[in-house]
Amino acid sequence: MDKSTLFSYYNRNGDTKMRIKNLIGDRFKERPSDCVIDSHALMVRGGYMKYVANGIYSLYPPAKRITKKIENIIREEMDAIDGQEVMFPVVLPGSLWDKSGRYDSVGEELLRFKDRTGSRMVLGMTHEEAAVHLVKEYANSYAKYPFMIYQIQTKFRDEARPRAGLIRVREFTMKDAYSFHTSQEDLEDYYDKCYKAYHRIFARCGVPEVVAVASDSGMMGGNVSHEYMLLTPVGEDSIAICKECDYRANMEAAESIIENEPKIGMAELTEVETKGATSIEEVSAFLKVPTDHTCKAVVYQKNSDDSYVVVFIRGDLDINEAKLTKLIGDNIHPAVITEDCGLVAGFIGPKGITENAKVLFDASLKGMDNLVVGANKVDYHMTGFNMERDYGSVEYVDVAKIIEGGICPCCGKKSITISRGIEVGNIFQLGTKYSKSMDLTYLDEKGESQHAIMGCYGIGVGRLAASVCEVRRDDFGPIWPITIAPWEVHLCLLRVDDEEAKAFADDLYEKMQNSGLEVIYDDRNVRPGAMFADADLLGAPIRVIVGPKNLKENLVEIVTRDKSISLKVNKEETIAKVMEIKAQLMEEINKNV
RNA sequence: CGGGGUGUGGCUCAGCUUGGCUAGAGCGCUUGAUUUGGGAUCAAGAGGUCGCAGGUUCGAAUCCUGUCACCCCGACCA
Repeated sequence: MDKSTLFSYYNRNGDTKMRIKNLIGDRFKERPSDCVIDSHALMVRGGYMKYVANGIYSLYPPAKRITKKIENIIREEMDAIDGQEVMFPVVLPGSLWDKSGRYDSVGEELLRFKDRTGSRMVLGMTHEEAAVHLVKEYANSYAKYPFMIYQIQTKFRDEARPRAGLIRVREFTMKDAYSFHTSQEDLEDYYDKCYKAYHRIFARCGVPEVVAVASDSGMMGGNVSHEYMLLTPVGEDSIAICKECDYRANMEAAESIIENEPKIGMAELTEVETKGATSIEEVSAFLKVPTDHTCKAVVYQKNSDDSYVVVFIRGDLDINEAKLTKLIGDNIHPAVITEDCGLVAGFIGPKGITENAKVLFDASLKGMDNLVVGANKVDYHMTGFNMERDYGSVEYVDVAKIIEGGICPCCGKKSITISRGIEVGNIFQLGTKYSKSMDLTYLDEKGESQHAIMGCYGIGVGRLAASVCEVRRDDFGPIWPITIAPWEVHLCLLRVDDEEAKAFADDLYEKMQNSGLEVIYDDRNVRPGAMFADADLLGAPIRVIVGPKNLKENLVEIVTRDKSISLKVNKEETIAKVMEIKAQLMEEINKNV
């Protein structure tokens, strides 16, 4: 079997018979008012999904067919790296989550409830606990390692704010995989295999541009993780990408390298009145000093005890709160500055600051001279501030947000660009976090007990489908890659009242199906405009148009949804030509795999 | 959880400020006719406790109070 046959074999959606007049779901012209991003609007207008409750949707057949195809691509690639498909429960006992400590440590995202006997239950939002539980007895000997298990199943996360249709929901289908190893090296080997398999998956789904970026490894530290990002302006994550080298990182994790301007000369520390000027913009405008020669204070409070944390940073930069949180080791929120806390809002500076607050200095202030800083006194700032001379030596920390045009931590060039992206997958080296907390051990060659080393790997199926729609569409509808399109061919019969045309189209429909093509057939008595509008919304990559006008000259029209191919062929050659175009579309996708 | 906004047929909305006939339009849906190569036209229909609950009033979609739901920005996000 050649590769294109393989695709079609694995991706067949069973019965391919479908007339559009029987297709469940309405398509309509007007954009629903609560759809903010275009892909969401198109998927609602195209009859792909229906809102049920906040962050919860039902899928109509076209969307179900797409996700089924994506799932099958994922299955093939997971199986190809020796994964074994399993199934965990959606509802899990709270006691299982006690073992990992996450019943208490995870926030309200984890939906907890009680069953009729009063037992604590949770809806699975991720399945590390279930995975360890499943293999705990089996994986008792080094000889059984390594192995990987995965499932494709519903997850529920009680997100604070679902948005953007299927991009961010509470209930969703996810592929989650868990690998088990006896050494860090073996985990890393496997992680690399998975890293590559993910790229193949996204390429096969028609979005080879998905990039892997280094991500924040969280409070555990040291562990490697990557997020797979589809770059689009509507994405929720910001990503720092180097134009010169391979460096790519989530903004949350990106190190900010600062190369301070050459010294502009020492100046005397002077107190100046800056009446009413509290923001950096106001102060720098008032004193006619560029913002990067000022020092601003950003104040937070720890969530645990509301104690104050003051971060000093160069005036033109912003704080990366993810890095700050990690550094402090506690969650924080923007401070509410009260009268009696000793902080003078708008005029906070390093010199003479209250001892009630923990003070941090970002590396952007290192070696700076002649700075404008707050005087800790209402309506006053200081100029000519020198960090070393006027405050003393301090340990600088990295809590600044990396900026557009900033310095790449990898190659050192000023080549950082900031893009937005949707996280469609992630891979994570877990280490022994769960094997230790849940006591998953095996006996090694020497008969000694060891904790298994784990990795986990996720892909959001519905989010991927919606993301593909977001980047593969025009004003009229999605342009589905042929590997995941709900149907490969959209057959339009213009003028169902023309007997000759109808007979030909009916026959063509039958024969295309017998040739293994997935066809949706529109033989409704509607005007061509309505027919084409629906075809655009359903987004089948190949469209075959049968009508009396062309048929009089023995011609049938074939166009691709993306308009790259548009031709008329002799009616007897229709199927051969469609097969040829399909092979061509497959090849375009395969060449990126 | 904080700030802003919206709830009127399946969808998009008007009406609300300044209370007053039987609550409207377009799309969609049903029936019929005429049509048919990029969301047709005409005619006749079906479909609404104006989010919900109280209140003010002779009278409430409209004013007041409460409540619920949803949307946007932010916070949160193993």
